Amino acid sequence: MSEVTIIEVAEEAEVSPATVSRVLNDTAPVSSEKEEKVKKAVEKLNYKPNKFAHALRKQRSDIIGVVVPDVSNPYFATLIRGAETYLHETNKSALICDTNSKTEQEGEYVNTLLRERVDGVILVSSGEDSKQLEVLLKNDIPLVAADRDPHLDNISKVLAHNSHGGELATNHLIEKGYKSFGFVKGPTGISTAVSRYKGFKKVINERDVTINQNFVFKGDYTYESGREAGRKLLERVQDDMLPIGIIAADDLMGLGVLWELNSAGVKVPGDFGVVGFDDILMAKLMYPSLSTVAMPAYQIGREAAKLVIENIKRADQNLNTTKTEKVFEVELIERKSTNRN
Amino acid sequence: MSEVTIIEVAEEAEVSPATVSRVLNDTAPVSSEKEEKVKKAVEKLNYKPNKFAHALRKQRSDIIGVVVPDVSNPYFATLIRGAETYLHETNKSALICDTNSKTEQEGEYVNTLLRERVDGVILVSSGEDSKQLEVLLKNDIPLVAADRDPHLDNISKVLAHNSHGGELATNHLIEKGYKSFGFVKGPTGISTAVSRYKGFKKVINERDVTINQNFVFKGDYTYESGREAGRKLLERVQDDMLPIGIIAADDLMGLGVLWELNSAGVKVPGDFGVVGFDDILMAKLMYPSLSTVAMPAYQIGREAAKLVIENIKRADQNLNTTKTEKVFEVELIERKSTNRN
DNA sequence: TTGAAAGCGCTACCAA
DNA sequence: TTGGTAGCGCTTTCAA
Repeated sequence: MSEVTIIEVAEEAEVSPATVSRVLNDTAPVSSEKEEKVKKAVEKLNYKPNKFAHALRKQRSDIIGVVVPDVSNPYFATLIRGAETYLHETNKSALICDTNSKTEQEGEYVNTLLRERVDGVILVSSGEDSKQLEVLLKNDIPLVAADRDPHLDNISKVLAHNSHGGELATNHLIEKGYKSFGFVKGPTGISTAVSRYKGFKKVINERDVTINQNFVFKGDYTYESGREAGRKLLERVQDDMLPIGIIAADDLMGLGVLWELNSAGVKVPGDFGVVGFDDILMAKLMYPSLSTVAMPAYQIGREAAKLVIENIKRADQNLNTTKTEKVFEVELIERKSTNRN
Repeated sequence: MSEVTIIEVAEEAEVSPATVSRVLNDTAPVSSEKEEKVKKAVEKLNYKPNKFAHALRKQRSDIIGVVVPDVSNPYFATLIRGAETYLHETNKSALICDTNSKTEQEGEYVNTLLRERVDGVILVSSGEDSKQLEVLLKNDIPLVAADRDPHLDNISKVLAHNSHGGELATNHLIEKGYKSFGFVKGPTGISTAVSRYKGFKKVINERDVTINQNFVFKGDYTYESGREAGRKLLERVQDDMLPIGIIAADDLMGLGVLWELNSAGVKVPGDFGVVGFDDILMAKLMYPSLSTVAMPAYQIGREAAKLVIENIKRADQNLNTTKTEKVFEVELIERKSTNRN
C-alpha cells in the first residue's frame, strides 16, 4: 500500500505542505497560481488525505453516534438512513448503536461513544429515562433527540406530531363506518406511544362513539405483540360489535393483528378495519395492504443530523449550543385494510 | 473533552509509555509487577486509547469494507449483520457500501474504500463482472466474495448451494401435488439466480413433469418484478393447468406473486403454490406465509468476515493469502403457501 | 525486561 | 500570502 502523503504533493507542486493543507481545507487564502499547481499535483498523484492524521491533529473524528432502540425495526432503519444520508453529504459518518430497546444498554453505549470519540450523538431514546446520556453533555458532546422525547433538559428535539396522528387514524375509522373501536398500545412511557393513544382518546371523547376496554391491548411495538392482541381480539369479539376498527400504535403490531384476522378468516376490511403507524414498506406489501399514519422517519433522521452538525460547528467556535424543537406533521395513508365503503 | 493519554497512564504507573503500550497490546513481555501497575492506572484514569493515533502509527484502520447490491433488501441486511457481528467481536468495524445493484457503482466505491484505508473488503457482487475491484488486490487489500460468485480469480469465496436449493423447491412442489410449474428468475448473470434456475430445470427434467414456458418470467430480485410476474401469470393461466406451482428466485419476488394471487382472489395454496428463496422475515409475516428455501445469510456474512480477517493477519506476517471456497447447505422451510394436502 | 526517542501524516502557529 | 516546524497520541526500533 503506497501511501501518497501531503509532503509528496507539496514537492510535486513546489510549495510547502502547509499550503497544500490550506488549499485542501480552504482554511486560508492561497494565490490562485499555487492553488492551481496544488490541485494538479493532487490529481496527478491521486492523493487521498490520511483521515487518521487529520483526526489526530484536529481532535475531531467526524463520526456521529446514532443510538436507536432496534435497527431491525424498519421504521428506525429509515430514520437512520435519513441521518446517514445527511452525514455523508457533509463528509461525516455514523456509528450505529442498537440498544435492543433497553435503557441500560444506552448507558453501556456511552463508553463506546467516548472511546470512538464521536463528535456528536443522535438519540432515539429507548425508555422514559435517558439520563445516562447526560455524561455526553458533560464531555461537551452535542446531543440531539429524535423521534421520541427522552425528557432531558437543554437538548434539541426532532419529533413528529403523534397525537395528531392518533386523531387522524380515529377519525378515519369513524368515517369509514366502523362502530366500535380498539387500540393496541405501544410500550409504556415512550412519548410516541403515549401521544398516539392520547389522540385516539381525544377523538373518541369528542365524537359520539364507543370504546370497548376489552379491545385495548398492551403492546411493545413488536410484530409478536400485535399477533397476541389480534388473538385476544378474536376471543373477545361478538357479532353485535361489528364492524370494529382497531388502531395499532405501529405498523408491525398492525401487521400482526391483520395476520390473525386473516388466519381466522374474518372479513377485513368488511367487519374489521386496522390502521397502523409509521408506513413501513411491509404495510404496503401485506394483503390486504395496511392503512397507516405515515411518519416522516427519513426527515426526522435527516433533521436530527443537521442539528447535531450545527451544534458541533457552534461548539468549534466556542458558541453555546442552541436548543430548538422541531415537530413534523404526519399523514394518513388509506389502503385496503380500512376500505369498507 | 479531557483526553487521557498514554503518557499520563505511564506517569501514574511510574513506567514508560512504551511499557504501557506493551501491556495494552500484549506485544512484548512485561514483568507482572509493572503489568499490574499499568492495569491499575488504566482503570483509575479510565484511559481509552486514541484510535486515530493508533491507526496512524500502525497503518491499519481496523475497518473492513462491505460492498453489497442493496442494503434495503432484508436478505443482504442479514448477511451484513452476520459480518458485522464477527467484526465487532474482533474489534473491527464495517464500512457498508450500497451499490444499488450497479457494477459501475462498485467501481466508484473503490475510491471510497481506498480513501478510508480499509484493511480488507467483503464483496457481494452486483453483476457478472466485478473486475473493477481487482484494483484492491493490487493495493494488497484482501478481498473475499460472499453469497455470489464474482468470477474473479485468486480470491476466497463463501457461497451457498443454490442449485440444490432449486432442486429442493421443485421436489417440494411436485410432492405437494402441483401439476404445472413456473419460475420467476433472478437477474441475468448473477450466480445465485443462475444456479437456482438450473436446479429447477434439473428436477423438472428428471421427473416426469411439465414446465410451461409461459410461466417462466424475468425478474430482478425486487418485489415489483414479482408483482409483475404475478400479473402475467394470472393473465396466462387456464383452468386445466391447475394446480400450478411457482418458484420465485427470491422471497421478495415470491411475496409479489403472492400479493397478486391474493388480490385476484384465487386459491393459495389450493390452486397455486409459491416457494421463495432466502427466508426473510416478511416471508413468515405474509398471509399466507411463504414457503421458502432458507439461505444462511447470517452465516455467509460471518464466514466471509472471518476469512478477510484471516487474510489480513497473514498479510501482516508477509504470508501470501489463502484461497478457500466454502459452500453452505440450504434448507427448505414449509409454510402455508404450498400446503395443499 | 525496560526506557528514550523517532516518526506515522496532518494542521496551525509563528515569523517573514 | 507563504514556509518552517512543533506536536496531536501512539508504536516500535535501538540500546541498555
